[in-house]
Amino acid sequence: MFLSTSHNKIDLKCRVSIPAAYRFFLEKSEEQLILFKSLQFKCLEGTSFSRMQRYINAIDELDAMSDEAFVLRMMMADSFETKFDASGRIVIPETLMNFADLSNKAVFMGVGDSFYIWCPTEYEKQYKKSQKILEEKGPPKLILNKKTE
Amino acid sequence: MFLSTSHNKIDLKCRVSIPAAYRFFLEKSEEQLILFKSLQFKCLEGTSFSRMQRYINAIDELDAMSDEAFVLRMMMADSFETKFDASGRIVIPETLMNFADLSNKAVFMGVGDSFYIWCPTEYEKQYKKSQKILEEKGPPKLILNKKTE
DNA sequence: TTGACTCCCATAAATTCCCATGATATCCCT
DNA sequence: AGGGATATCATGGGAATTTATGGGAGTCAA
Repeated sequence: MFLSTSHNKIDLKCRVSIPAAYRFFLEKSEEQLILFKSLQFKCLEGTSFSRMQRYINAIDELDAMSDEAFVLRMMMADSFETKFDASGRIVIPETLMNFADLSNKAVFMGVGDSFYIWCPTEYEKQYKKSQKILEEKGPPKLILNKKTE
Repeated sequence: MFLSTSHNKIDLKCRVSIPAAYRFFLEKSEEQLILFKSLQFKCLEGTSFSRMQRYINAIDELDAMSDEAFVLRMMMADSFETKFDASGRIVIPETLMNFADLSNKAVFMGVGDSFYIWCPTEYEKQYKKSQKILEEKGPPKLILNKKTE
């Protein structure tokens, strides 16, 4: 799965190294990498082809005329299938660069089944927000009521 | 299970020996070790891969926009999958070193399903705190055989 | 021919692997 | 039960490999 956070550089050709650990995860599961605009945040989301397919299937289960279906289809349209070069880099398409306000630095944030790509300032903002929530509300109940194995 | 406490050294490359007993437990259950920032204390938490996977699955069951999901995703992002070297050491990532204020000594504290890694001064502080609570409130009541479920 | 994209090679820094050692614990034999 | 031999653990350091990154040559299309 995708875990950990790392800060990588984006060069003039819009190339970034995908963290090696993410690459291994994709290679091991023989998956293509899909990049798309996050529906919740001002960042990009990367995930495996098969997980993306699940999103697509989910659309079919919605009312075809609904707003949700409309939004999801738009999301699909802005999705890109990407390939690594020999040294494990991908090229971020221009529309996605603009959407996430990326320029020369990218923060990769692994969240399990997918990962996010942030511009550093936006990432900082989100990180601080999570710290604040943690301070005010305490750890999620889920964590405290751990089920033992 | 992770039990007992031990004090180990962190070298200049941020390597620490994982107590042999902890290692055996992980090897026996063929588990990868995951390290992450504790949500409750200024320390690191180590746990098995499959346990971490349960948190990830739990996220999908929450409202994706909720504060809980948000905090849990940040926890993922602050988690690292680690490997032992030939002599049973792991490398503590820099962000985690900083978070727990670690430098050249680590206190390992087994707490069952997971273990904590403290910097010695913080550990002392928490230990004394627990002693004080024990003195004031007496031993906590434990119910070993819960009837529910 | 110009721009965009891909493939290829180069390199510094970070990370991993490998071997060595002292200290402690464990075994085993008498 | 003593005491030496043997294994295991925690630790140190250097060599070898990977990672992340930069830049250039080749390719294709308009």
